[in-house]
Amino acid sequence: MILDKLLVELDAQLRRWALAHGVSQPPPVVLKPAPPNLKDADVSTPWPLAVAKAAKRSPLELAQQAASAAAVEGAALSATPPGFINARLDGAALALNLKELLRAPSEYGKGAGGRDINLEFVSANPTGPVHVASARAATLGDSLARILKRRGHAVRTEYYVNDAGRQVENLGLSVKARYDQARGLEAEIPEGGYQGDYIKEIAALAPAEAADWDAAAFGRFAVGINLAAHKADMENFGVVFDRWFLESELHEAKALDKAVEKLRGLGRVYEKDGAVWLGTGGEDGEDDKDRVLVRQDGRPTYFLGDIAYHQDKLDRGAKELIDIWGADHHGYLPRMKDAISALGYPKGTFQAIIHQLVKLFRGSEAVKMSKRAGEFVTLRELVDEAGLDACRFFFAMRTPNAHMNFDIELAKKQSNENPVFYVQYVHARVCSIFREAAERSIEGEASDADLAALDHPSERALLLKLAWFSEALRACEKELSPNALATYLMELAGLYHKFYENCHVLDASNLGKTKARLTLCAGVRSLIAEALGLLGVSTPERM
RNA sequence: GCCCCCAUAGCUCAACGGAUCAGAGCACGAGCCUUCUAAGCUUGGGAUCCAGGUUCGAUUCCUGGUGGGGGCACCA
Repeated sequence: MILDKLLVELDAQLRRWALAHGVSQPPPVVLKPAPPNLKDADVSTPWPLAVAKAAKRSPLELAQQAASAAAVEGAALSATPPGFINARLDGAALALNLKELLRAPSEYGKGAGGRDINLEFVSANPTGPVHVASARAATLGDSLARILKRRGHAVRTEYYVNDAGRQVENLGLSVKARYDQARGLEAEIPEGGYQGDYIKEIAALAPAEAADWDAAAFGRFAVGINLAAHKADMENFGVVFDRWFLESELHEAKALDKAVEKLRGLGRVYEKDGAVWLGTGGEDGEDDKDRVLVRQDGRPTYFLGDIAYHQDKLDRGAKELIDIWGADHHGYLPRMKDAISALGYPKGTFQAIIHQLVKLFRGSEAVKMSKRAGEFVTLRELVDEAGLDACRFFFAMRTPNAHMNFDIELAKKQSNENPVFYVQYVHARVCSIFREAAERSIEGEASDADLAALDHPSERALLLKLAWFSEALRACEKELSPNALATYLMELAGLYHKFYENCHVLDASNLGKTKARLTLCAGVRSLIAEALGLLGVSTPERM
């Protein structure tokens, strides 16, 4: 892309210039969008300010000299006080960029890639419906995966299903109790069991032969039903997983034993009080204490299962593992990092995106939620009521680190006020213009349009914004969050709406300008569709 | 007690250490539909928790407060 090339070239030139002129080891030349109020600057760097002191030079003088010495194709350089170097793209370069976008929208902004990532997220326990709290992780993971793929990386998405262990035992006991109650037997939900009405619903689905089932059989049955529901919920939310990985697969493959043996072979494991421990804490470890892998009674901990699972992901070829967790699991991060190191993998092989929890409200009242007590709002409920697009965009807009207050009532009735409609409306408006153009038999987006006609400030701002797309994607990769893309879309949409007010597109008396504007509209439409697609949001042609 | 995250406008959120308006959306006030969709545009009032420090420059980094959320298992 034109802007990518420009940034690289400008950076290289300034560095060369600095070295040639005895400016001490320059820091990286950081280029970013210039404030919109500056007439002659699209991109700028404060680099002279940073090096002026060491060079014992005036920053402004430095900026002026460097700016006049460098020359970049397609842009004009300038210097402004107190010492910025700016570049302004010329119209031809911006026009070229638009043509590049229109030539292959699905390739536009594509990066070179090179990473090989396994991205795991949601991984809710199959002991009940998917909770609305998972909406955030689902959005983050799915959108991020799409963006990383667009950046050229290999990404596999996974959902880990804990279909073994204590929780499932409790689930089985709970369902069996409800089943027995339904046929008139004395039965109690056990301590730590699940109380929700959905347990009764599952019990009611049990086949005739269930009368002879033990709790484990009910557990398997219930997991099957819940898992199918999770899959349907994720699909309903537009979230795609390449693999649903069952914990039971690990047990069948003796993967936990193998993981312990591997760690033992590496000298990372010891026995104490009849349990097997992983030496995670101390020295270069991140954790503050050692952790149990196998309990006194011989049963493995959840931690060991997780280690085996992550080992499995690596064995299947992933070079990087990224998990998305809620903040309530952040304390688990150090031991997991240590475990990956203990297995012999370099630092950075494993990382987790920790997103803060979503606090739910109904109006001003906080919603208490507990799967066990059966009080919760499901993801399905939210999506059905607030709408898929509104939900996806809303969650994508937030950085993972930000705490969120989420008013369910507001989300439901506010759907028309959700920013996503502001963006989608651009797409609908463009489509409408093209419908009208066809009606009036005006030829649209001709490849031979003379884009020099796009000289209005609103048009230029729009062209420039289109050029920043790959930078938005780059920011998403760097932050491991789709929120920069959502912000970018809001800004792009704002510029389009202004353009729409300022520049009437269809003008029979000026076909040259009409063609050029239609071409610009086509570019905006393509990019909105591509970008919203990355966020899992639809692009309606009418609203 | 220790650890992690957060604190920006009435509300929900932006702003890789940069610029002379700290941006949006919602809400509130005033305008704009005989021309391609008013889910839009124009316009007004409104904000960086407190105290220090580093820096040419701090909403951003550091230290200490204050206030909120989360976590500190041979649970998952």
